[in-house]
Amino acid sequence: MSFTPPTANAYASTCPTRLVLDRIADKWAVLVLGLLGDGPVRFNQLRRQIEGISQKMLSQTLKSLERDGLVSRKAIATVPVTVEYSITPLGATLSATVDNLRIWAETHMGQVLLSQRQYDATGTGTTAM
Amino acid sequence: MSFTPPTANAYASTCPTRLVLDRIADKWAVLVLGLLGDGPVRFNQLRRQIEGISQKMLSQTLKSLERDGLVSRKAIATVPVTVEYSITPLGATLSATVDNLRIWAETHMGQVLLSQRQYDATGTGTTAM
DNA sequence: TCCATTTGGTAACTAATGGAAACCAGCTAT
DNA sequence: ATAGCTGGTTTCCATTAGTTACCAAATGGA
Repeated sequence: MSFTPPTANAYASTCPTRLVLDRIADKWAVLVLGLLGDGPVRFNQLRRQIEGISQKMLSQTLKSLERDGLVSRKAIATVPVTVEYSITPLGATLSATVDNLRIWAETHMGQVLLSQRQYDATGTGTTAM
Repeated sequence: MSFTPPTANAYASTCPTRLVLDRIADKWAVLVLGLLGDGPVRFNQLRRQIEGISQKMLSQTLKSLERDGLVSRKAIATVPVTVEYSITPLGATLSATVDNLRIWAETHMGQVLLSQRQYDATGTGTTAM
């Protein structure tokens, strides 16, 4: 089942890996997957939790993730139509990695901001000197 | 030194983490960091290895990564000016995570493509059925 | 000598994307 | 009746990504 193509190489422009990487290396996808890792979530629930995301981007991100087989969509015929998004087994294999990315950002945010301030002031970072 | 801000939360739109995440969750940044992890590399060396990247995007990505303190730039006054890029200690802490992202894409590319084909044909993925 | 090629970029221009807001349908509560 | 919830789509504009051409300085070959 899980065939590992011998030629998969993200550095080759013709390799489809490039397209996949472009999808998953995405701010909104990382945030969405981070929330879905805890269990099924509804559309507007995601919208409220991911501050600043527009309906368009959320809808677009979820649709892409569904197409890629990372997220599954389930419409429930309740009073107002409820749509529930959950992570698929394939998506779960990616979950830990994107969580690490988000956690890295949260953890090292301060250091990055500091470096940016130094760069903007002197044109030199911490290590280059 | 390495203060971990108690309020760092990528889901808050006002948190700078969002900006940091947007930078590191980037196709080109992932590929650049992947190569720099093996040791210092020159500009055109990167350009040749990362097929399909333009000078502009490479230059822009490297500049951002340098500003963020993840990459250091060293210009050597050789015959034609050689510029060597290497990963910083801070960048090294991110390296493993972005490598995992790239490796995930390479490993699961086949499954993602399969899912895309199914979605495009039936509107349904592997798991939703 | 003169043109091609190397180095590492920048500037101009166009194609694609991101984000704000409006709009949609169906139903409910006031 | 009108404002609100559900989950979206559409439209528009600003920003960004990407392509191409060009730059300076030097070297190697014809």
